[in-house]
Amino acid sequence: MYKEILDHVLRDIHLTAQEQDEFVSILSEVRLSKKEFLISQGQPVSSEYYVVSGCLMAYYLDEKGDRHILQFAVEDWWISDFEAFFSGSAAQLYVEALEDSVLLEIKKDSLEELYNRIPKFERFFRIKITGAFVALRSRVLSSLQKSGRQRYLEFCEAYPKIEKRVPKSHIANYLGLKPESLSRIRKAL
Amino acid sequence: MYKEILDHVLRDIHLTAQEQDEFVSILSEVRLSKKEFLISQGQPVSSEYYVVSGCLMAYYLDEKGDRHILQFAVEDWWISDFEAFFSGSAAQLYVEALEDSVLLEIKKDSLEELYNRIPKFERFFRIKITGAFVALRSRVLSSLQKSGRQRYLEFCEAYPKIEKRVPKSHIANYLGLKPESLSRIRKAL
DNA sequence: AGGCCTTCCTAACATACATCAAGGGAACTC
DNA sequence: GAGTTCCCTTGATGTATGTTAGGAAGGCCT
Repeated sequence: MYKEILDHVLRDIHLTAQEQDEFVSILSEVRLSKKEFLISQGQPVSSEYYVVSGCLMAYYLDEKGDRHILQFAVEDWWISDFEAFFSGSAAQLYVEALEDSVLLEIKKDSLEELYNRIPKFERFFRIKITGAFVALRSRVLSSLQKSGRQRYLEFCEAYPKIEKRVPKSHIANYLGLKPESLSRIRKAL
Repeated sequence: MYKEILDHVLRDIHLTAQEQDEFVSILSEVRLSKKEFLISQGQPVSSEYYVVSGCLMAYYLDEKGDRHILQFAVEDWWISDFEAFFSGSAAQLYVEALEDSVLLEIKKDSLEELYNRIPKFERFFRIKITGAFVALRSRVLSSLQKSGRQRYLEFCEAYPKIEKRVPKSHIANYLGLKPESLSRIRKAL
């Protein structure tokens, strides 16, 4: 159960066996069926989640009811409404399971305590945040300056697993395209 | 000289007079003339900068030599190549003065020491990072899902000062438009 | 003052993507 | 097993933005 997340953490920081136990002790398992919601707009967000298995998406619903997908998450990814999680505000996003999924939950309070007891984890999560920041920055660049075709090709290269698992219509949405346009782009290769 | 930045910090955290002195003591002044570079691609980035007066932009030059503006900064903003600053890698961006500018520099080492001596500053900079993260997230949404016209109107609303000070061609670039298109959009109001 | 360069605008034409409408096949449901 | 839904595709047409070309006003430098 905990092997995946420990490997994941150990890729960035070193932990003794005891520290590993302490980390694992603050995790709790969450199971979701396809179409279930992990987070809904307006709710408080007190946890972030590591994906052990399955697939989820985070999206925003605008005033017109249109959906805008911000993130997919598969095995070995983190997901939450990070803005709400960090700032303590209510969720602006929905996080919904695209497949039956198993997650590991870390509550904000436990995380703060963990930071105090094992400061290495501050470093770990700072690395994660920096990575997210960089990914967002490059997504801004590509969304502003590149064609749908280029964005799709980059997406396939960056997230080949996701491209195969998630409906094309969701990928089109993530890329800022209509499903018809993505279909035509794919047809023209 | 230090009044602006102290007001800026005190908006988010409370500091005693002594803590204020300690903070100010790690700052150093940097003056730039129009068209001078604060940061160039490939350089190490060991500082972040608070803008006391003037105006700057951060941009990326791609393989073709095309410029992609990521950020403007005027009075009371922070600027750097944050990715390089956080991760310790070489700069990927250029930061260039659009006007004669006065900045306050914080070196990374001094900042780490400051965190140790006055932990409140961790909170302050975490608030700043969260804000930057959120701003990037909403920029991804608007760049993927909104028309050039809408993006321009939102820009004018969010940054009225910048819209007046910076050449339209730079604003077009920031918005992912050609100058001709922005001109058309402005004409049609 | 003269010349140059920057900034902003205009116009004609080209293109990428959106929109609207429709249909077919695969997967799920009862 | 039939009906229903989801997902992908296709075609006709519309629109926003890119491309190319040029021109005019204002600021800056010598």
